Amino acid sequence: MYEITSLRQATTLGEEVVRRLRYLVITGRLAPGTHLVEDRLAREFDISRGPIRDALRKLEGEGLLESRRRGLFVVGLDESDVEELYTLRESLESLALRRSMERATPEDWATLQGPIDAMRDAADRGSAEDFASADLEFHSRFYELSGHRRLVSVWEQYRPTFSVLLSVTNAQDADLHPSAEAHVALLEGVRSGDVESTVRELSAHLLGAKNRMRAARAKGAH
Amino acid sequence: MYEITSLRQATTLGEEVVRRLRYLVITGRLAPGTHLVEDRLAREFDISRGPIRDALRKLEGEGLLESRRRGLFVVGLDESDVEELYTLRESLESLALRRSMERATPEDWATLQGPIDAMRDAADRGSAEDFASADLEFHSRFYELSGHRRLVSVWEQYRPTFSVLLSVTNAQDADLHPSAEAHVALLEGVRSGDVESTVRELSAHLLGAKNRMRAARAKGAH
DNA sequence: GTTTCGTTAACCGTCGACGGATATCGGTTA
DNA sequence: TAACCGATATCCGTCGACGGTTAACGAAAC
Repeated sequence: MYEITSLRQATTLGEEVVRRLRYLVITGRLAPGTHLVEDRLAREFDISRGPIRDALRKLEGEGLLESRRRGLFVVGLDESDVEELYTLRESLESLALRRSMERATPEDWATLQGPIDAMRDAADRGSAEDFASADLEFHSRFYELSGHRRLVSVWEQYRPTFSVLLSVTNAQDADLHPSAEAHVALLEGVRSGDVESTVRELSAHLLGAKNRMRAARAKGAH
Repeated sequence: MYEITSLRQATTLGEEVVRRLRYLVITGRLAPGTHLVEDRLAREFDISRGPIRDALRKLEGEGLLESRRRGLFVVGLDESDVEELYTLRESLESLALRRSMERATPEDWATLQGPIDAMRDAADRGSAEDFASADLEFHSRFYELSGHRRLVSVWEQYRPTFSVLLSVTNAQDADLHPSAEAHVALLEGVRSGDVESTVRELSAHLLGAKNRMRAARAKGAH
């Protein structure tokens, strides 16, 4: 049904199970509608049900699993889910950007250069996964700098989904450099201090990302 | 330290513990910074650690507890938290309102009349708790009608906090009728079909709610 | 063929216990 | 007095098991 290898060392077994299942669900290797049974998963991962329970609860919170009558079921990610993820994110990140532009100092913004360099480097090497990582790291700074704990919390809830999603779809892009440069433009906007204009730029940025993802997914094996 | 009575019948023990602790944390009976130890809680509630663990994880997700080095600690709700809760909500609910105005039918909007009647009734009786309940039920419809699963999910994550918070602060308001009528105005806006104007009205509505809450909390015992 | 009902199996909520990791505290040393 | 360090207690991650509840299945009745 799906491959179970070995559980790499993780802070906790549950966390590792979360990572595994998350990947399987988002990539569709675990078909939507699949019934996940605690007992069976425990046997397959060869651990007890405790950590499995923790993992399933977490994934439910991430919207990847759905609790129905008995047990949890896999919720696949189709086009409407991509739509949901990006509209929600646009809403959250706009608020984060507004707040961070009110609070952050030039030194704070300087920390965004690291992820940009990492993106360029990943683009040079053609590493889709590293690019996705740096990309999300860049955007995460907005949340951190917003000084809004709950905003950070909600973002972190969905960030792993974007991470897997981006890693997969980026792999189809021939050249990731344009995307890296788009972030440079975003950083310039932030530094200009023009909030409204930069928020619009962010919206456009995310709209573009959404469309690229839709295109990639329409073409890819789904 | 805090009173433990008996665990009323609930769908699950963990859920009941969640309700209890949530109330204690939000009302401040459980002081910010308090270290919650699984073993001790299990003994106090006279149940095993399993359901306690579930409860603590859930409350952490709601932002009421914070995971530090060892175990979970109570995060109090101060003025900045009220600020956070309402700014986040404004962001989410604006999106929900926009989407629901694009999708919902007149019959859908008709279902908002029930909560309004309930608010008026609760205002007549002076029941702060029932008013809060109907109030949130009214707003929840926006999320449901938005057809956006993740938006609903995030809202449901914070709704219980608003529920307790409103119940407590509403109890200080002499007359709840004005608040009920504000919702009527909101419903009229929705029916008018003018999205931008109604979104602005919602923002003003929530801003007013936030300020009333701040005033009530500044005056109340905190 | 369809519905009703009873039996069986599946599945989750809950429990109690173990062991390792970590903070705490007392004692020793510089 | 202050810093280091080791013994101790605390606390959480994990385990395996039990029992009640609910879904699934098949048999009996219409």
